[in-house]
Amino acid sequence: MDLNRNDFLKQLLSNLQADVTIAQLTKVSPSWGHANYTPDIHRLYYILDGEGVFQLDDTVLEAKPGQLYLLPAGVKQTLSTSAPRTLYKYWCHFTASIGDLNPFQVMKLPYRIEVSGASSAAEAEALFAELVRFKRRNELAAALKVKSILFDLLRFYMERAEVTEKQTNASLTYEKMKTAAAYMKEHLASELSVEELARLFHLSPNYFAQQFKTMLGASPMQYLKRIRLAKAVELLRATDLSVTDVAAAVGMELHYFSRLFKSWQNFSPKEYRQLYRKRGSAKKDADDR
DNA sequence: TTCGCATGGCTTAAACTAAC
DNA sequence: GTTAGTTTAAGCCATGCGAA
Repeated sequence: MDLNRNDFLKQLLSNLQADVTIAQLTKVSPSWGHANYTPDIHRLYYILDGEGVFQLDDTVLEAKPGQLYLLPAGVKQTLSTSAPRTLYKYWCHFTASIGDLNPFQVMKLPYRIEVSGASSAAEAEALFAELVRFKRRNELAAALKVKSILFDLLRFYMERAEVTEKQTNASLTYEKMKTAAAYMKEHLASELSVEELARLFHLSPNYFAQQFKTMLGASPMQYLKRIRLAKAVELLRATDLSVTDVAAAVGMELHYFSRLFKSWQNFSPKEYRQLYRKRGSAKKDADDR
């Protein structure tokens, strides 16, 4: 019944909202630094040259070229550069949230990764260079590009870091939410209510619904509807069950299912199946030829 | 004519949000 | 966490359409 940890983190990440507030390439002055500073914004630093010392909570790190730092908001930081070899770095400030949550309070990521290998270094540098370039531009589309580069940088970081769940109060609550999500998947055909789910996890219905939405980006009933429709699509594609039986298999009344399906896909369940099969046989004909 | 399916209107119970 | 007001989802019924 337990949802795979990796799957759950992926689900959380799909609800990640993030945006860059500033991005630059800078050689800092010898006096640069912050002492016992707790920022309310996340930062990425990619060190190209120079040296420095970064302290995050109780962790002291020597900053050197080829290192990529993720400095999360809400963590006490003391940063300094080592004159005369002051830091030359790409950097950006960004916001990130999953509902009301700070994603770096849920995921445990190292504060630093070593960008080893020429191709990785080139990729990191190219991403930052693009980020700086597009951040300066005024076109509407540039804002989307900036966002996409930030996601790319986070992807780059995560691919090279070991990501685990952090055991915080927030994660204890989402342990419950993830179990609830798994329970819903297993009981699609049953009548499920928020009240019943909340009772299973010893929470009040409203509090449960709030927390569920924070963790998964959708209310319990929206989430249930989503997984029911996904299952229905699977059954329409893979089986010859009647639309009535498909509706029953995902715990819905036929007329409601039919209406909901059409508002979601713009096709009725029957039309959807016909189109899917038509497309499938057309592809097969093309392959045979 | 029957069956399977789709859709619209109305009602009500359940869920959500904001304020505390 | 709780409460109160608001919004939305879901159920019910009637009806229409196309295929067999």
